[in-house]
Order: sequence, then structure tokens, then C-alpha cells
Amino acid sequence: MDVARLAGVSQSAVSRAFTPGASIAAETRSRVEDAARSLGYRPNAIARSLTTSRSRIIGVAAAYLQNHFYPEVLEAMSRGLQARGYQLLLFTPDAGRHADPQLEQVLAWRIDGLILASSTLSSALAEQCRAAGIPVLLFNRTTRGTNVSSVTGENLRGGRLIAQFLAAGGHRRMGFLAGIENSSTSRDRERGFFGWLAENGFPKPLREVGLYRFDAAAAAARRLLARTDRPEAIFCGNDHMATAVAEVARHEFGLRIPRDLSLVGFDDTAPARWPSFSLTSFSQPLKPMVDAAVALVCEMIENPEAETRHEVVRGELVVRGSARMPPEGCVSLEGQLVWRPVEPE
Amino acid sequence: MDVARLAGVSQSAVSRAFTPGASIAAETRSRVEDAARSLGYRPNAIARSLTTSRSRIIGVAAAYLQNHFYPEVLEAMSRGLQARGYQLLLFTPDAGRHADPQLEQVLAWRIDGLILASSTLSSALAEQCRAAGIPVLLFNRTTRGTNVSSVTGENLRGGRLIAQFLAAGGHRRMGFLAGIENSSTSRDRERGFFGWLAENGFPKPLREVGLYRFDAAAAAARRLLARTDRPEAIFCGNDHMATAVAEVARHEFGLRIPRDLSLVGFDDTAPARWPSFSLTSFSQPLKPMVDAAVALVCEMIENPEAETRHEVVRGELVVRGSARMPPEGCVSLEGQLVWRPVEPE
DNA sequence: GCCGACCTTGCATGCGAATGCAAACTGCGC
DNA sequence: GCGCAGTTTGCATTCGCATGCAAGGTCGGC
Repeated sequence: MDVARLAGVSQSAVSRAFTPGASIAAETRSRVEDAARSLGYRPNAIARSLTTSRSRIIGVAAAYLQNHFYPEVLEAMSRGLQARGYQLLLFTPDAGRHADPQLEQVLAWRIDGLILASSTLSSALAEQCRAAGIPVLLFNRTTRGTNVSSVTGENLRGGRLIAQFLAAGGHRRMGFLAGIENSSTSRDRERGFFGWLAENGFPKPLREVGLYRFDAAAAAARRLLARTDRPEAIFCGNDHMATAVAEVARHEFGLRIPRDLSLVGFDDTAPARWPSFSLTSFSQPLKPMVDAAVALVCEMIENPEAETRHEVVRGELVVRGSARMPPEGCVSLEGQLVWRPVEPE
Repeated sequence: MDVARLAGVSQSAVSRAFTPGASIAAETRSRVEDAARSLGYRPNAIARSLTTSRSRIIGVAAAYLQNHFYPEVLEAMSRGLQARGYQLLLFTPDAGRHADPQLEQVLAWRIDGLILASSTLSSALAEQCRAAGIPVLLFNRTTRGTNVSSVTGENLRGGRLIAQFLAAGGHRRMGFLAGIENSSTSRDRERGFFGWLAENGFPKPLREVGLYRFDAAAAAARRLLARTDRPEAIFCGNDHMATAVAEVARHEFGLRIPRDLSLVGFDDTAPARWPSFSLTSFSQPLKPMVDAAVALVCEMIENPEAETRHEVVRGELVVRGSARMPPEGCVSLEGQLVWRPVEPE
């Protein structure tokens, strides 16, 4: 080690100089730092990982970044992890479900934790990682049964609230645009929505599948809106699909929103706030969700024996202009209109 | 090594079994693979990197993923790199320009290459990395002078074509919404736009700065549209800002697009294709740009002595509905209308 | 049956840093 | 002046894998 020689110390001292909290004299440390600076030396994270057997890398799986929600999540996650001294290894799984060769690669990196932020990943995969001994966290999805922690929004409550909101708006014939069939988020939102409607004597909504994708959602919207018994209101499984439905409704069917059709989304992403969409949407607040996720992975790394946890981050039904407004029940909160019904949900 | 013992071979043999092209008998390899499978063993990429001194990790810096262009780039890049056996370490630089502590971290990982896909990064930083001996590639930006390779779209030509297109559309009083002041992309687009107009006897366009951000662009649009000599057409430095301008023009000023105001963007991202915006935009084709970038970093890694290269990926002015259509000059190309003027640019 | 060419294999070493242990040093109280 | 506690330091080993080198094995040609 040249730095050691230049500073006139041993390699151990150099190592300690760059290890916070190590036993080293202040004067020695600064001598090493000077030497390092003049030689352009910086500690090798790879070698360090090898000896400490902690990589300080978190793998994050994210597919379909077209949906605005995920880029925002990714950016926040990256910052959150960096703030805690972790790096983010991005990993984009292919559509093909099982046995990703790419996951193999990621696992080979001995990542300290894995965040699955993609509804399309099979949960068998999560199980497999957990078996490999690395903490796995599901982001914006869950699996019941298996022992994998998760951070999600209030999918069930959101679905119920939206049903109630649309009902209060005077709608009776509703539609639901599902995301990916076997994703927990879509299932829970649907359960909440259908559940409330059934309990309150509403007819069963029409249902189509949009796979959480723009094109598929647009196609589903065409099917839904071409019907003679076209729904008066559609709850779209997320904002991304809701924008697709809005586009089709307006530009292909000449419908006015919300006069001819009410639309509600989920996520409350940036485009929902654009006046063109002005989307009423149940929020999945970005920062709280990401903060929870980052904190949770870190905890799981510190204490691998900890109990599985399922954190649910509270959201609000943010009321904007894409759905007919109920005569009462909307209150202003932090500059936003939110739906706060008096009656219990 | 347990695997070696179980397979009855030496550790070297295990290593060779997992090294493509290594000298090992087929029978031995499969015996090792069996043993590995039953023990759940997989090679440690960290240790491998330590000995080979090649990490097979590419650092990618991306900030402000709100702009749709970058998530799409990121996803494509991730897939492209994975296909070549590289991992993508994501790195979100802070707004503060110089001396990122995070970059230190990334450099500590001895990444094989660095792709800067963020207009906000200082180029001093790129220089510093190159000095550290790792190949640096600028994506969607350049620096003249310094020896850093880059992949960009046709910023200059795009700017000129847009000027010509708007002129052909009968506009005379134009506006330009700049991105980040000292970014090469914004500068080149502006140069092209202003250049053509000046050469052809048009008045100098009004100019505002949108910093490539939605909010800033909206604010700039308000300033621009509130003027009595409001421009008839605005060239926005990218699609992201163009959507902001469209929102403000329509919903705050009651302008109809393109009747009252023509709008042209840059990038041709997904939202540009949404009917609500139907944005005429100069394309920066995603796949070709990303493919070029991936190929170029890989080359630079293989051959660090190679010459600096500046790849410019060809784009088209995709004509949609946000700007008044010139009476002639638009031709259909692969299902899209593009601007192909007869006269030289 | 012998020799050389070629294919496989194991041995030993190195990559760059972390760390337990013991040695060296410092300062202090008596 | 001595002993002891506390602080620094260096030594030697370790992490898991790659790889040059030499040894062992196989096979075909003569």
C-alpha cells in the first residue's frame, strides 16, 4: 500500500484511518488522509465488503417505470438509502415470471437487502431470496402467509372509501379497472370497492383488466365505454391507468369528465395534479412510504431475526375534478380537498 | 469450500466450473454444479471482483426522474447493461453541484464505468472521474474541450428544424423556453432555434428559463403568456416543460392549442403521444440512444485507450397536433407524420 | 511400446482491506 | 523511579475467488 508507505504507517493504520470509530490517533489519521489525498487513494468498497461480509448494497427490483409512481419512488429510495450509507443496485426483472437469471446476478452480489417494488414479480421469488438469507421487503404489495415484510398503502380502505365517495356523488352503475390479476394491491383495492358496494346494496360493478399498463388500460376503457350500459363512474386501479381511461373517454368517445363519466384513480402521482386530468385519487404518500421502506430494510439488516412486519401507510382520498363531487363530506386539509365522510365507512 | 469437498474436487475446479470458457471437463463441471445446487451455493461476485479487479458494475447518475424521459432511459439502460452482464448502480446526485460525498461512495465501488444522465451534474465532476481512471460517458449532454465521450440527440439540428417548422406554419413572433442555463442540450437547442430564425430574418424570440422542471416551466409560461406581445409559438426545451406550458396555457389563460398558441417540445416521450397533449416534438429515440450508450461504455471498458467519441443519434420532428401544421413539408414515416422540408434547413 | 500434444487438475499465491492480539508507548499517581 | 491503565500501533491472518504453473492423464501416431 503506497499510502501506508507515504504516511509512514502500516496498512492497518490506513484501514483504521478510514474506519469511523476505529482506534487511531488524530494525528496519525490526518497524516494518512494527507497521504491518501495526494495519491488519490480511496478505500476499496469491494475489498471492505469481502472482509466485513456486508456489502452495504440494497437491490431494488422495479419494472415498468412508465408508471410515474415508480420513478418517484426510485428517486426517493435512492436518496433515502444513500443517506444511510447504502447504495442502490437497480434490477429490472423481465416479464417472464420465474427463475430470473438476473436475480441470480443480484444475489451474487451479496446484497444486504432486497426491495421488490414491482407488482409483477412472483412471490415465489421473494421466498427464494429470503431462503438465501437476505432480508426481503415488498413495496406496494404483500403476500399473506409467507413471512415477508411489506410496505403498502391503504388499499382496502381506499377501495371502500372510493366506493362510498362515488355512491355519495350519486353514481349507481360503476366500473372497476383492475391492475394485474394476481397482485395483492389490485386485489385489495377491488375487494374494498366491491365489498362496500355489495354491503350497501349497489349492483355489482362492471369489471375490466388493465394490467396496470397504459395500452391495456386504454383497450379496457374502449370495451367498457362502448357498452350500452356504460358505467357512470370508473375506479381505476391506479393513476397511470386512469389517465389512459381519461384520454380514451375524452378523445375517442367524446365524453366530458366528470359530467358524462366520473373517474377515480389511486396513487396520487404528479400527473393527477395536472389540470388536464385533475384526478380524484386515493393517495399513497411517497415520502412516508419510502421512508418506512428504507427504515424497515435497515432494521431487518440490523436484526435479521426480527418479526415480519406489514406496514400500511395512511392515505387520503384527494378530491379533484375528475369525479362528480358529493354534496357534502369533502373537507379541506393542508390545501387539499379530501373526502371525510361523516358516516362510518 | 464446502462445495469443493462435496464434489470431491479442489477449490480451483469450483472456480473454473463457474467461469465460462475455463479449462474444465464437462463431467467435472456438472458434478460441481450438482454440489452447488444442493448446497445453495453461488459464486460471490464481490470476491470475484476483488481478484479480477473488474466489478462489472456501471454507475448511473440520474436526478429528477419526474421527467418521463429519464425513467424510460433508466429502464432501458438497466436491461441493456444486464444483457451484457453488468449491473446498474443508481446514484442520485444532490442539487448541490460540486464534491458529492455520494460520488465518493460510488467511486469506492470501483465501478467499471459511469454514465452521467443528468443535466445538472457539473462537468468538473466528470473530469474528476475520468482522472480516477474510470470511463465516463455523458448521456444527453456534452462538454466541448474535455475528453469525455457522449451520446446525445440532434439538439442543434432539432432546434433549427423546429424554427423552420414553426416559420412554415406561419408563425413570426416566437418564444423559447430554456432548460438549465449551462446545460449543453439546452444551449444547443437554443442555438439551433435562434440561429435559423436569425438567418432567416425573424425577430429574436422571447426567452424564459424553465430549468427543465415542471413548476419552473409553468411559472415561466405564466410570465410569457401574460405579456401583451405574447408569442404565437413556443419551443419548449423538452416535453416535460411543454406539458407544463400546455397546462398553463389552456387552464390558466384559456388558450386553445394550436389555434391560439403553437407548442413544440423535445424528446418525444410517452405523454407527448397522449391525445390531451398530442405534442409535436423532436424525438430523441430511446432505444438507439440507450443502445449507443451501452455499447459505448462497454467499448470504453474493453479499450480504455480508445478515442473520445461524441455520438449523435438521429431524431425526427414528429408532427402532431400541438402546433399549427404547415401547408406542406410533412410526410408520413412508419405511421408517424414527420417534418421533411424540401428546402435545406 | 514409446513419445509428444493436448486436456484437466491441484497447488500456491494474490487481490485490498478488517481485525484479534500483543507489543510499544504515553501519562499519571504514589 | 516504578507500576499500571489506557491509548496506538503493527503483525499476521482472513474473507472467496482467479490464475500461472507444473503435474498428471489421455490419446493417437509411429
